[in-house]
Amino acid sequence: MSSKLADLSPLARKLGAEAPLTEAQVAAILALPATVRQVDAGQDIVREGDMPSQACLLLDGLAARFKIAADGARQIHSFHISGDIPDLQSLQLARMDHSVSALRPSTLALLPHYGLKDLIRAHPELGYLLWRETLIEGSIFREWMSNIGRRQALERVAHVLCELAVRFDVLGLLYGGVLPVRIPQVDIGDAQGLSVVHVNRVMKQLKAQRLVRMKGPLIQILDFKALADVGDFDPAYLHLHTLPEICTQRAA
Amino acid sequence: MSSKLADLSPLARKLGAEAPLTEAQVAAILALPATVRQVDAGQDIVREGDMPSQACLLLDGLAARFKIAADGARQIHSFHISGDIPDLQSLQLARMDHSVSALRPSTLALLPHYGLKDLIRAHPELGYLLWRETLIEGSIFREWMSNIGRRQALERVAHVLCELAVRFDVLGLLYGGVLPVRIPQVDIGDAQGLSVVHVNRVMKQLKAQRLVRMKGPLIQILDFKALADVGDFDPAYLHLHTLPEICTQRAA
DNA sequence: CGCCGGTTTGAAGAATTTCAAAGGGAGTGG
DNA sequence: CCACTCCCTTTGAAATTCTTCAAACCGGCG
Repeated sequence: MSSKLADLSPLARKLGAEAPLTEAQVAAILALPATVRQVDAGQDIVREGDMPSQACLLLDGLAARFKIAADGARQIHSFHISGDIPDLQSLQLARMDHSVSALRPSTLALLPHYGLKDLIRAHPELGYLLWRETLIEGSIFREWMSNIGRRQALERVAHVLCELAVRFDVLGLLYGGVLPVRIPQVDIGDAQGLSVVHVNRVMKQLKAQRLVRMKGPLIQILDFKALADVGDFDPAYLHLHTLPEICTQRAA
Repeated sequence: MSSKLADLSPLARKLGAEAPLTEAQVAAILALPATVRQVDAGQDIVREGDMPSQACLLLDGLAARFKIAADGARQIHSFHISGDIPDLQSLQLARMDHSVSALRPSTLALLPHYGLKDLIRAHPELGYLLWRETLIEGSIFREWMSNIGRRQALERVAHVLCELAVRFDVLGLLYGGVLPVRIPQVDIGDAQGLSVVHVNRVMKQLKAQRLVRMKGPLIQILDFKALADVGDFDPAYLHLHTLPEICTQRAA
């Protein structure tokens, strides 16, 4: 399923977060050639080894980048939500060194490379901003490395929940601390180098400590500050211009 | 100790690895304003929280990016050798989200941001190439995440040794499989989320299997292919244009 | 109603850490 | 040139965290 009517405003919003874009810049972004596509949960978007001629902007849903190790274990490198371009690097690195797939049903805008290249040529400043986004991703990778390599399971899970909460809050999608998309515990495990079983036990602890609870299939963060404390979470690595509400408020 | 006579050719070499640079581009790189500085082993180069006005190009030695977790544990995010600019991101992200320090005595060229910015403005193509380098770094971060999160200690250590061997070989600094710089086991551990003790036990195994041995204080790789096999190492993530010798030859 | 994906639980086992201490070896200073 | 010292490496034993295996449970949906 695909169409030509893609609303690329999530991208414009993201690039304009640091400093307002000019009207011409916004117009140029919104006019990018794009194709909308729906994908199911579990469906691959790009695979390791592919040489894509387009990048995918996530409009809605949840996607992840990941790699499968020799023994079949999956390592998720990052979660992606509205406004993210998980495979933007394909613009420069021809061959994909990892895969991207949808963790939940998602909506994508496929952006042909030529359109992005033209955009950058015409508006070098936007090229800078795209570069900047990839640098922030790099910062998140590093933080995850610290998480996985040097923190205990409880801290890791708390940390990643904090990150997701902040990122959703930036988009204005966090109401009452509820992460607005279902995130299976296997995926949290694959992201933090843990088994599902252990993620589950850790979630149990976080629930017992009244830091989080389930709201149907969704996770609700009850006490962000305490959770951030447990998870050694400091949002500096997200390089946000202004911190969202949840970072500044007290327990719910 | 510092001077104005910096030989920036390692940077030109690196940026020209994918496709030859024009003479003008090379000249512009070599003419960048720069200050040379020597640092001792263990000395910090940039600290988390700093807002640098220059980036550091490593000319010689060994440096690492890292972060200290709440309990004091250090996670090394990457190793850096000649030609690398570990804090290039500071050009875009004002506040350092991690630290950089020298693991061994090293020589740096400090490159003021304004010089780099002028360079990019004058030669947008070089800006692209710098962006590309940061993307490759990101790829390495992801691979390390997979390593730390989903591989066992033996595999992790084998993997990181392979990576170092390849990267040194690309620079023409690998003779007979000997990594040309001393790398303390603590640092390998901090890089791969392991204790020194365990790194040591794992090295013992690798030595017993005749995959590596010590050449004085230096590590010598005896059988790259077998080591790569143990470490589930595939150099694709380094995005090299041409693979160095060690990737293609058989056991030493 | 019964299936299905995902969650939860228990028990046993494995990998790795921690603690504590001894053992090199490479470079320095006498 | 030798001895000393400072790092760094190496080793053993006990403790922990997390994984694996196996099975039960749960809630929503066709």
